[in-house]
Amino acid sequence: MKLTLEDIGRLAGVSRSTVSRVINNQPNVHDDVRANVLEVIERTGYAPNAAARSLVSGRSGVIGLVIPSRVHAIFEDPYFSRLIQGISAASNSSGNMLSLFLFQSAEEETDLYPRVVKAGFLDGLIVTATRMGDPLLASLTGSDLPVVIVGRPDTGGVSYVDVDNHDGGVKAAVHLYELGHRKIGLLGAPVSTTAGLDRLNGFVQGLATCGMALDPKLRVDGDFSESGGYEAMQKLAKQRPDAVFAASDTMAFGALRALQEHGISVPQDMAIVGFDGMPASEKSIPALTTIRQPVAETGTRAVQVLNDLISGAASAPVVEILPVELVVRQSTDSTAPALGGRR
Amino acid sequence: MKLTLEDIGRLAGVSRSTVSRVINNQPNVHDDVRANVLEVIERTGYAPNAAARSLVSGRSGVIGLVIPSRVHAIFEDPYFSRLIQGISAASNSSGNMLSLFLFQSAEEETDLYPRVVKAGFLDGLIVTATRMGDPLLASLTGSDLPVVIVGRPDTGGVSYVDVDNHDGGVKAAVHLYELGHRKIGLLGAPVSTTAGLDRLNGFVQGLATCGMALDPKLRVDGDFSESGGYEAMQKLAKQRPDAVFAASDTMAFGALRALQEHGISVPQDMAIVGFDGMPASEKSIPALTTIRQPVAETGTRAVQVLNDLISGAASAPVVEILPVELVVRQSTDSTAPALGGRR
DNA sequence: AGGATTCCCGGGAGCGCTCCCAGCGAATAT
DNA sequence: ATATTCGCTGGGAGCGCTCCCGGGAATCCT
Repeated sequence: MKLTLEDIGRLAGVSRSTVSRVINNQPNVHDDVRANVLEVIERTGYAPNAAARSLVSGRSGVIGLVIPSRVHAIFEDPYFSRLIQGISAASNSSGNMLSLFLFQSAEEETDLYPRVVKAGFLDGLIVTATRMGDPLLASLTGSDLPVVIVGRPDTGGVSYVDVDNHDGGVKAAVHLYELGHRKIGLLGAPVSTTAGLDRLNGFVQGLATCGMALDPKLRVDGDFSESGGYEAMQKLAKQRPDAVFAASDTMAFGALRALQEHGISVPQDMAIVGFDGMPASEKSIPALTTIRQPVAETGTRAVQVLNDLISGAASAPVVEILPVELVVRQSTDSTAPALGGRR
Repeated sequence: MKLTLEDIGRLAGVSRSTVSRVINNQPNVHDDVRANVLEVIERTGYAPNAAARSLVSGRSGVIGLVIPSRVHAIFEDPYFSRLIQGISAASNSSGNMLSLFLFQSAEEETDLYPRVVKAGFLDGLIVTATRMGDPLLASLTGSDLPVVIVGRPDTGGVSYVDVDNHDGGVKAAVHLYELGHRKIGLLGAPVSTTAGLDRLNGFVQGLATCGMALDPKLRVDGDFSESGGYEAMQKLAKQRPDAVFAASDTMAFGALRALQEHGISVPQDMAIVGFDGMPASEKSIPALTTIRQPVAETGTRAVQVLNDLISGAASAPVVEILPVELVVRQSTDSTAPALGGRR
């Protein structure tokens, strides 16, 4: 019961070629004939064979999404959920299929290139969460496969889509300064990630434009996790800053937990700004002021850029930086009723 | 710079066919020749073209994972993260590629069948989180594509892998009974899901074996979410049960929050058993007694069953039920120091 | 009116692979 | 000694599709 172009042609009284033209929406087919062929296709439920099509066209209609090994602990991070949803939605609507590559080990990772890429299985690749000096990235950029990185990579020459982490840092610093805070601390993200680095640099620059500098004693770095934020704030709290920029919402939640245990009220005793704009940030107590990044849109844009690269509409390194937005909530609103701190 | 079998053959001084035999590990190739061919392949970095291979063999080496539209709100549920990881790991190690289908709308869903399945793009399909009476499921079982459902579907004749939700309900009931509780309530999962139904039925049966019945007034259903658990417990708390089985950890967390607000201590005033065994369940305060289900293993088994179905090693409806396990922690340990309740 | 153009349509070629069969030399059986 | 088998190898056929080219009919031009 496997239908081919030839079968459809026979049923419609035309040739293989004409059916092909109809399917691919090509011109030079008489309207009556086109309608008839379409009717037969509809009636028989015919769908062209993907392998045959891909063999001759050189296109598979599949894009890959790579999430490297080390991310597994973080995989429950809502960030990835939203990112995957954005990417999935965009590839669905652009007629692509999405192949997911989660790697448990470095071997699986080095396996990717020959088994998948060289086999011509993919039209393009989106890579997330690259480390600094990621070897996968190097092997990928050497090939002629279109690749888009989500997040700024530490090497040039490759296309990427990122949010404006630097500007987010600036915005956080300026916001805290404008609220009157002068002893402003940083609960940093790992500087082994470009996101962590950019947020740090932006924050420092933001302070600088306000005529301030970041006191090294007021900076403790975490690892993006809730417990990392908790532990970092344990140390930071001793210095008693009157405001802190936590470079991720999740770390901010950990920080809030630590502050609660210390009996330090937010925002009365200390103002907190997070980064991410996670849904949970508006439900925390107090609701978290944060730098919202458009995660799903980042995924969407990555797919669009990749499609441009594949179709040849764009070439070589395309860079796209999406804006972030300051969302002010209770955690930096000192006029708010005292909801924070001990409950 | 695209290499073909013929190229490799020329370089190795043999024919296309011999190279093919070497690549596919077939017999009847002289050892010297085999070694030589292998050397050429290694040196040139040749990888056989996936499309051509799939065209003639009828196999794509790709399995699909479908997550229907309605799940999006729940997608951040750690359950799906762990499931996806299990499925991904198993398909990686079985030499398959994984294609992810997240649907935002019903249209995308109905689109799946023609565009992907009939195109022969997939060797098999894993479907999660089916609803009762899911139309997708019906259209899929009608085809000859191997399909495995994760979670018990409401129709027969289809292969599935599930955890023993029923036994989990029994274990929860018996555990609470054995601790001496006699006014035992249920914070149920939606009975529009087979998981919710099975947990309910198991719970009722577990009580029955202890000579008890579930008082309808002591049963309130939630929707798997934290806030659903919170609201359900608001109602349930008025009846003052001395023990409650929450049919998911997430709901149990919501319930704990509600109880905390009411000043009801866990486990002193009320014992709580959850269901899932999420990582967060050991970090909650108090640590949650729960029915642990092997989520990643469920995914792994689904892939294995699917591969058996694809290879023909198994046929038609294969059913696999994985055991669950009671994990006792503070939330049902009345001898524990009073950590629960108001902090 | 006759030739050039345009619009449709059909069939050959070939994408890179696997499968099948024929051939060939060497080893074994009769 | 010839007949039979077996291990190994090469090449033809064909998977279902797209692309290209050529032919026939309808339309256009001067």
